[in-house]
Amino acid sequence: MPPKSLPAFLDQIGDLLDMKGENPFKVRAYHNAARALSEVDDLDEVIRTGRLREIQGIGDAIATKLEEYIKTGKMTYYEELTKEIPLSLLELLQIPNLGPRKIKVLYDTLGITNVGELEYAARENRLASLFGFGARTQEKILEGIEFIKKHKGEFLLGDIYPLAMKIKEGFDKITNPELVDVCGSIRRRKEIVRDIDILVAGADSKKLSKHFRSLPEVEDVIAEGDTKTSVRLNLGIEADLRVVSKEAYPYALMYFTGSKEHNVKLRGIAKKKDLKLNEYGLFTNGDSVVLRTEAEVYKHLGLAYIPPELREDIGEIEAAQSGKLPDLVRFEDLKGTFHVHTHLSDGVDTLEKIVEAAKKMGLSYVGISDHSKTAAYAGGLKPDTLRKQWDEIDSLNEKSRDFHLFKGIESDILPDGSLDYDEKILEGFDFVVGSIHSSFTMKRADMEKRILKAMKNPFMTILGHPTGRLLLGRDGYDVDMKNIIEMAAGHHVLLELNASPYRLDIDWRYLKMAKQQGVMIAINPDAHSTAGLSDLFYGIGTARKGWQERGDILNTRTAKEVTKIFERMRNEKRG
DNA sequence: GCCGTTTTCGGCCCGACTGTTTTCAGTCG
Repeated sequence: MPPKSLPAFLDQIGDLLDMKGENPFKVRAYHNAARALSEVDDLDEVIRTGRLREIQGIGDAIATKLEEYIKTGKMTYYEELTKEIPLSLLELLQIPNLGPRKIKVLYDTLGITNVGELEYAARENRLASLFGFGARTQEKILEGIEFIKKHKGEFLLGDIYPLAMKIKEGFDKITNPELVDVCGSIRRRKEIVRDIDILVAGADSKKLSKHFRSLPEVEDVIAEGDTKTSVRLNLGIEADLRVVSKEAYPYALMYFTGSKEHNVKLRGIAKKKDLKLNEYGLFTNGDSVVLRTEAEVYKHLGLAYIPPELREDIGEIEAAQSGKLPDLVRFEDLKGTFHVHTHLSDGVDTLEKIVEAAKKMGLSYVGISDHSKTAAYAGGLKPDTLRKQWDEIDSLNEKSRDFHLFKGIESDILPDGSLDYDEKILEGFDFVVGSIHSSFTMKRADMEKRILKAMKNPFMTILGHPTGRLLLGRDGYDVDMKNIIEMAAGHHVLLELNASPYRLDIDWRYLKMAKQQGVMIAINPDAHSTAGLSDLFYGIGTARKGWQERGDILNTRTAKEVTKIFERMRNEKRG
């Protein structure tokens, strides 16, 4: 069975071709085509109107195959390919240090088609004698299998970021902090990361790598050279240290921040200008061009500075060429936030504590939203308790001029799409976050109907965690985000960017689409304690990754402006 | 397999490190 989405389908074909030993440029062509497809906003429309070939990266050959698949549900090429190369080989690509060439050898000589067979063969010592293999390779494959079994090689940004910063701070103490950075997917604020990349500029690479090797978190040293050291940390994640000269630092910073695809395109641009770009510099006929910052390097290539979060090669380079890069929202732009739980439902802190913590973060308002009555498992609020909370909020608001509490609720969206209180109570809220907490397994059409009905409710303000996913834990419920965004646009509902690093939901890949549709985003911590408020940091990272500007975000507005927006929304919905 | 303001053919990003090799292929980012 081919995978659900067309881009994933093409990626899979690329991987299969790679393992078959095909021309690497052909392999890349499939991966490029997959990326190109995933960047198309309205793929259905492009397919319907037969304009696949107009997409840069899709030519006749791939377009014809896709059209066959769209029309018939089958792709002859894919079926033939999977007869030659079993699909189960794809899972072997997840194992560190095992790539397509070696997998092909394993398949051709030992008939190995999956991780189980590979582990067995390695334990039986049957890999060491294969061509290009040896005892150490066999050992590394076994370690790699252990590793993916334990972690699948993936970690939450929220789990890894603090550790990465701690490592950076350790280097700050022994060298110039300006020349130490955490790069890679962490700097790009990907929600899931696979390793930690640390870049340091310094002359004494021996001393720097020794410091790195000796960190208390290091369990194993995996590789060690003059400029690069790789270790495994106790959380199970791999960390790489690269040491470069001060002169090379900006180039290395760009290089190790990636993404790979972004870098590839940059080098292509350099090459067209008769320049060579690598992690050590920018060269013209072997002479290096002396530049001091990333921004200068971009400028020299004819580009505006591209913030790290955008470097995924999804249009940012073209935007930088034409001066159309967004002015990304910053943490300092946040004036308040919504979706905060108190001790009355499943949170731990009181209103006073929350106000105090929010003020410390520089916020001037918070929207309180405990769980609604159906959420008994989370201490959902009965109307009586609600009224007491409202009184308390009123009196706190009277006392404080420089801080405002908004009255809200995280209302369950019940299976039939209704909200969890009657109109009399709903009227009393400043805002309502509608969330799905039950009946996750509804069919797509039913789930979308359920959400649509909730959105039509005149009191619903924000759709909470739009897919309900838990990163590395649970897939979201079955909805087409494109439809959800259109529904939100049509019914004057905001979408939440749930800032919890376990969720980061709505996904940044859809934020651009929301922006185009004019759907405003609320960056909410879904905090259950005052400490949870700091998750806004991850929310901002994700918002930036999704090209969001200050004007796209509800909580960059002042409390007064927010009040007006809520009033206007209610009127629009009723009108 | 894709692409073209040098090109419809001949390119397609580049370097570090490891392990298996006797000079380099594979993997990774």
